[in-house]
Amino acid sequence: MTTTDNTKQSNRDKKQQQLLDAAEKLFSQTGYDGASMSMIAKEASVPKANVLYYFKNKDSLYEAVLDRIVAQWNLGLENITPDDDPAVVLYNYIKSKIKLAIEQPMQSRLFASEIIRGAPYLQGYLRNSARPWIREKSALFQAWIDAGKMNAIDPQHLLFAIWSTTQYYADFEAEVLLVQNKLEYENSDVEKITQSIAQLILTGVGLAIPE
Amino acid sequence: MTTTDNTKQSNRDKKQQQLLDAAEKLFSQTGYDGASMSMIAKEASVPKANVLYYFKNKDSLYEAVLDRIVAQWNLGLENITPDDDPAVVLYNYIKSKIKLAIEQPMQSRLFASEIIRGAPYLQGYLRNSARPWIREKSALFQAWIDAGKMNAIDPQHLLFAIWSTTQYYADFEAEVLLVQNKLEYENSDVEKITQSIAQLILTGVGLAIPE
DNA sequence: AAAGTGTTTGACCTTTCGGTCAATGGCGTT
DNA sequence: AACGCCATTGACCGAAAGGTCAAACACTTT
Repeated sequence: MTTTDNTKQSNRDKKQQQLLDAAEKLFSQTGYDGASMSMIAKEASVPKANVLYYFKNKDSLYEAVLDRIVAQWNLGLENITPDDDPAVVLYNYIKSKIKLAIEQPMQSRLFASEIIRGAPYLQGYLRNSARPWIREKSALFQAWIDAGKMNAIDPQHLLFAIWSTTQYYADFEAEVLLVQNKLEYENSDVEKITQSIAQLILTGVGLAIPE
Repeated sequence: MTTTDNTKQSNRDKKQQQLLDAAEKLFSQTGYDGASMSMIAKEASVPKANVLYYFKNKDSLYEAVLDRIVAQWNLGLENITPDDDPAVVLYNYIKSKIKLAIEQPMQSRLFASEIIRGAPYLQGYLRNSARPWIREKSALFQAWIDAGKMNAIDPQHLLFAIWSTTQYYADFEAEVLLVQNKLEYENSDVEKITQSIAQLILTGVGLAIPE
């Protein structure tokens, strides 16, 4: 088409992204029911009716926020084969998860709220994306175990353990910071957390922390 | 006092507990904002005005629910000394936490929702109860480490790891069950989860799973 | 029987919710 | 200048929210 069409399209996209930003922030702070359309509009500095022009109702806005998170949230561990070194792979995975949890806690918290509520909007994602992914990576872990590269453990529970320990620092940030009497995480915290978790998980399956 | 007074008091208490049961269920399902007073009243099979006779407003009802959870939720690890065997202590602790997560998931989920929202009602508890408890237990762990009874690790992160891995099966029950294509946990799951987590944590700090 | 005390409840209040709609505005095309 | 098309927005709607209140009720105590 013409250039004007493209500009219009990108303007529309840009505005939609801004609305999604505001919605993501508020949904993650107070949950689906706690965040009102007028609060979201206020956060985005537009009238409420304008939000409803871009998203036909609250449900579809919430769904769009979740869809964006899930799309960005590449589950990781791509292009890994049984020939790779499990210690290196798991260490890097844990490291990236911790980094994500501390730098993008809102996504993790919104995801958690949604699952706690019984995942009404994420059933499709869990069934069609997460489940096959988990099955695939479980097979990878099992191959490592069968090859004697790491100790036997249920691969699914190993994945759950990695997710839970890393996401904890996003979802329970308020608790962790309050207990440690801090206002926010420091760079040194990221390092310390990574080391502690990597030690537990890796040593836990008989691997040494790489390098 | 007289017997009638005690009966009245216990009637009042009993009714209050029933209302707290209903409130706990709904708050844990849909969060503070998602659960309405009329839904809670309906769940308890009483008119809404009756709920507000026992709890002066929604806030105080929510607070009472949290207070009851926190009171029941003994943090565990009581009466442990540096002379005890860390492997036995940690194993039993993990085992009891898993049991609790699977048998009483609502409490864990409500607690999690509250922390995700920034713990507006639990700041006092975290500051005055959880923090001293964590400091005390951290010292205990450190004593074990100093005595060469277990590998060096940051005791606080060890505690966070135990909490996160165990509570995950309550808070993310919907995800775990959906991924495993189950409707509910079975007895064998409790055993398997306990073994997997105990293996990671205990081996992770250089301990063997007891007996 | 009357008075007193705590409990129950329907009716009602204000505010806010999600959502609709018609009027207005901006802007390129003819 | 007139048209068409999407974007913007204030006014408005019914429903549901949290909360109040006074009348009725149950049950002792006198």
